[in-house]
Amino acid sequence: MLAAERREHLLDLLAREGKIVAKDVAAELGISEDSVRRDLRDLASEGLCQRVYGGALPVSPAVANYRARQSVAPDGKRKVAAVAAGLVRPGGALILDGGTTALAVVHALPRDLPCTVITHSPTIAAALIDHASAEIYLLGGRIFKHSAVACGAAAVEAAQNVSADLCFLGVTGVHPDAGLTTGDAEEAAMKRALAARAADTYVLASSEKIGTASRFRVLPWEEISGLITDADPHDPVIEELAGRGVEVLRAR
Amino acid sequence: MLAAERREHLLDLLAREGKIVAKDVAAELGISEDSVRRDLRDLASEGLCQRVYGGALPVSPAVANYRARQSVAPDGKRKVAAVAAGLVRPGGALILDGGTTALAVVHALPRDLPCTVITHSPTIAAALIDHASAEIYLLGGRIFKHSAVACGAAAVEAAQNVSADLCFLGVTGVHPDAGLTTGDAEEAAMKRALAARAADTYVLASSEKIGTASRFRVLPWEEISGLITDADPHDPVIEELAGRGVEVLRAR
DNA sequence: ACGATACATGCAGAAACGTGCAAGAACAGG
DNA sequence: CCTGTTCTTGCACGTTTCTGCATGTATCGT
Repeated sequence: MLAAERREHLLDLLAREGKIVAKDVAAELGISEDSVRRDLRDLASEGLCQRVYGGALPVSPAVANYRARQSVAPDGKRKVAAVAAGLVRPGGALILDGGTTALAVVHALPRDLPCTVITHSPTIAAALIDHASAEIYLLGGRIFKHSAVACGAAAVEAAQNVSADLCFLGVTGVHPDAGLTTGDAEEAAMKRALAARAADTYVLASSEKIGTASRFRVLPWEEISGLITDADPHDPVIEELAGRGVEVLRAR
Repeated sequence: MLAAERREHLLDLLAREGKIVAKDVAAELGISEDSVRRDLRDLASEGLCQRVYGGALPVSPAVANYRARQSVAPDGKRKVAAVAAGLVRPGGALILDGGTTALAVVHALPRDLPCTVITHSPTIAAALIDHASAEIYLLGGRIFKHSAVACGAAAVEAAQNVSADLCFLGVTGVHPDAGLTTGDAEEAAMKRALAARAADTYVLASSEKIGTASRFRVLPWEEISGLITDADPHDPVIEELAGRGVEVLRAR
């Protein structure tokens, strides 16, 4: 069994059973407890699990997904969100993806801006309740825990019934060759469905996403109107994208 | 059972039931009371619970941190929610209305209960993200700011595609003659649509709702399976309801 | 005031842990 | 193909942590 394979197994186990007992796993896989402990130590140092006496527990979703992800680059996300919010015209309709960057866009929107926001994220919808003059339209469906948004057939179908001027998409990878990518196939399909319903689609990508790629392609470059990022315009990846005709809006 | 897991369990128990009896927990988990006491002592030293003779109580709301804040729902609502949560069977499907009482039900649900929750409230959906083994299905539509839930034609239509074992409805008025009432016509229609999709519908009404009526009728008494309330069973309104054949589940 | 119960403390055995070390596998360079 | 290096893995050893029990004390209800 490969080491990487073993780590996958541990994470899978953690997700399915909610805990890992080092002793049990060692017996199950026929390896020493020392190796399991080493793996768990590594995973914990990457913030992928919480090490406890006897094994490991998942990082608490509330704290990990929200706090940790938010502290990755709060400043970058805020800047990107501010530029995005500036593109929204009074009375316009906006499709908003899920994720912390999209949440930052909500916070960046003027509280009294009259507009329609369409989203498949309950978190985004809940955050918008405070915006008195924003009309909110929620796309329903099965909620994918990983990113806390509605995905799947029902959600895609619901998206077919709406149209908007703008769509803001978050992605996990922005790469010249791989294009826009994300870590889940269902999510990728949902993002495509959303983008297809808006006249203009902008991708929100704070600098740490630039130059990276995830497993599933969301869209090719031709299908988006622009990229909003706080990355240095002289970054080689950004320059290559600009060379390919992608409009880059710089957040600063 | 991992030591850290045990601590999680204690905090969960504290949030759900509002108290911990060391002896009971020791018996339930099959460990010595000494260990439970040690855990409670540690939790208390971190400000996560308040140690009392015989067990522990949640920290007072004023100094409650994130975790304990989940238990600050008014006492009546928490009691009602606890009874409601007890009706949910593992593997069952539940339709959950919006509102603070429904939110209390989410907090009262064991974190590891496998079940399907269908809701039209983005707030409820967001709160359920932490429940690892709960499948969440979100009903989309236009969000009504007043109560922060999806209502209207699209939401009602989305509701037609689901079925569940149970439905928990919140209302603003419970009156022997007026029946179950709420303040908005669209909301009332939505609640009817939800109730129609479940085998059993229970109404959640903390005591301050008893005997009051709002403008719009939700359902007549005949169409609900029961009423869950913390009101005194000798309350004349409750007695009259019982006389009319309404099953009253008392929360205490 | 008194018995019952809960508690803190100390202790001992067991389990888990970290570290250093050596054997073996994987790999790069010659 | 050989060799040196690096990485992984399991084992041994000393240390830390956990847990239940025993003991004496504090607290509660009657």
